[in-house]
Amino acid sequence: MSEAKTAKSRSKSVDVEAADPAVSSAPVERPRLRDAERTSKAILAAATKEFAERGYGGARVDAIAERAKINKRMLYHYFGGKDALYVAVLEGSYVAIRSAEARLDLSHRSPSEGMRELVVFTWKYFLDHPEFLGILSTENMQKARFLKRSARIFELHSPLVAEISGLLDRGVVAGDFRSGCDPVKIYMSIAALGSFFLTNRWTLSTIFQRNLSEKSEIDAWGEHIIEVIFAYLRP
Amino acid sequence: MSEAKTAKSRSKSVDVEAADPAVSSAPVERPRLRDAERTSKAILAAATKEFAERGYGGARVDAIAERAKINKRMLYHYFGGKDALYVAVLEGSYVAIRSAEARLDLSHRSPSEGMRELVVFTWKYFLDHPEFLGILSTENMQKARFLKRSARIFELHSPLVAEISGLLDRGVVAGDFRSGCDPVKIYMSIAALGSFFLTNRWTLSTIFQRNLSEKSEIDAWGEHIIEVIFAYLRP
DNA sequence: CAGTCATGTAACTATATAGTTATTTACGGG
DNA sequence: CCCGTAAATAACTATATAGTTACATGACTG
Repeated sequence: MSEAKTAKSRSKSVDVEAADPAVSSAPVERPRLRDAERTSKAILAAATKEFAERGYGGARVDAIAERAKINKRMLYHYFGGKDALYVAVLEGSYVAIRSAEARLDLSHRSPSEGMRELVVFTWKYFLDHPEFLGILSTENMQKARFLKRSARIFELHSPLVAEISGLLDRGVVAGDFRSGCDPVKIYMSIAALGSFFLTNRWTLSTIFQRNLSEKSEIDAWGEHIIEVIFAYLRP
Repeated sequence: MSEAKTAKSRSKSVDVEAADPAVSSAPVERPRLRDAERTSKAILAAATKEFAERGYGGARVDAIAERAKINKRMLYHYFGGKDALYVAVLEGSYVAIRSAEARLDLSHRSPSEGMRELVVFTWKYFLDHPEFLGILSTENMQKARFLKRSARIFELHSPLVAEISGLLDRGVVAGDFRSGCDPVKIYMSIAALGSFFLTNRWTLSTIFQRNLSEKSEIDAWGEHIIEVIFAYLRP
């Protein structure tokens, strides 16, 4: 009923407007009303934030639609539903960090420089992409039940392990690193030190009464990670 | 509600049980039907699990009531609401770990032994109390907004820092540790390595195709933490 | 230049969810 | 032994929330 009214009044106003542009404007790059890519990207970005901040269960579909400034129906149109959207966010997050990492090219540096580069990159990436850590956090809270669905996740990570492995081998030959280190353990240690500080800094700041979000504290912790990793690798 | 059936069978079984202790035992700890302490403890335990597993936003009050096998009304009676219950869970979690820690008495050991003891304790505590890490995770996702409300949290932690500080000083004097280490950084490193492995093992297992929940992997990581910390402390 | 379909909107539905109200029941002091 | 009260229950309410339906429209293609 109310729709009939709306429809009518709308088609009327359109008739009126139809005359307008013909008179007033040229075909300039007006922001396109209908843009599938823009819309779906906006949804994904908004969903990433919402899921990272509130977790899977705490995230609200309506809140995502509002953040993206799109109609909720579009979210279902492009992604199917909350679950599928979450999976898209999850995969997108891993693809993003692994792509950035792949641009590092550690093999053209000395082992020590390469390792430092990897640590610094990881630390900076975590720092600049808080939503990545948030997504990991909520995904792990659910024991990775959604990540397991994703087939192409493993192949995304083998290059990383190979890269670190090469770095370690070269470091042993050069006498910079001790032998027998597990590349996965090394990566996990780097990630652990970086991730824990950033994700837990809110409770840590409270319990130790020390503002860990200050730049000086953040910089100091970045240095600390390097020291710890190099101490561990020292022959 | 579907609980009607349960309730009926419950009051029956309690009637039966009520006779039992009278015959068998002194007027001690028979399972009282109306037991404020038991009920509120059951609620707190159930809430801890629910919040740890699903996060603050994902936790459901009805689910907590069901887990605790109590009527939802009791939850409001004892705790006031979801928020207040969550705060109780949060405080309880910190009190529990700090109390256990306080029983360590590190000062009667050699610095190296004391440090090893602290690392092993922390690792084991995290391992045995997964809900603690879950609570921290969801609390940090909310930037510690509830923890900040808790006044008595800081004083709970200063003894820990003092204890580590003493350990480090003695270690420097004994020539076991290098000087200039920050006790808070040391503790955070221990916690980081332990916490990250356990909370993130689900996604890590998936991306590295390696079952990190296996005992051998868990034990190996425990050893790894010790190695990393001692490498860092080495003069 | 008309028809078609991807893009978009508003309003709706069924269920879930936090919190309440009205009421009953067991415990223990007098 | 009985009565006031704390402990417990069931049934309810208002709102939030995931997901849908019905319809509109702009842009592109044949």
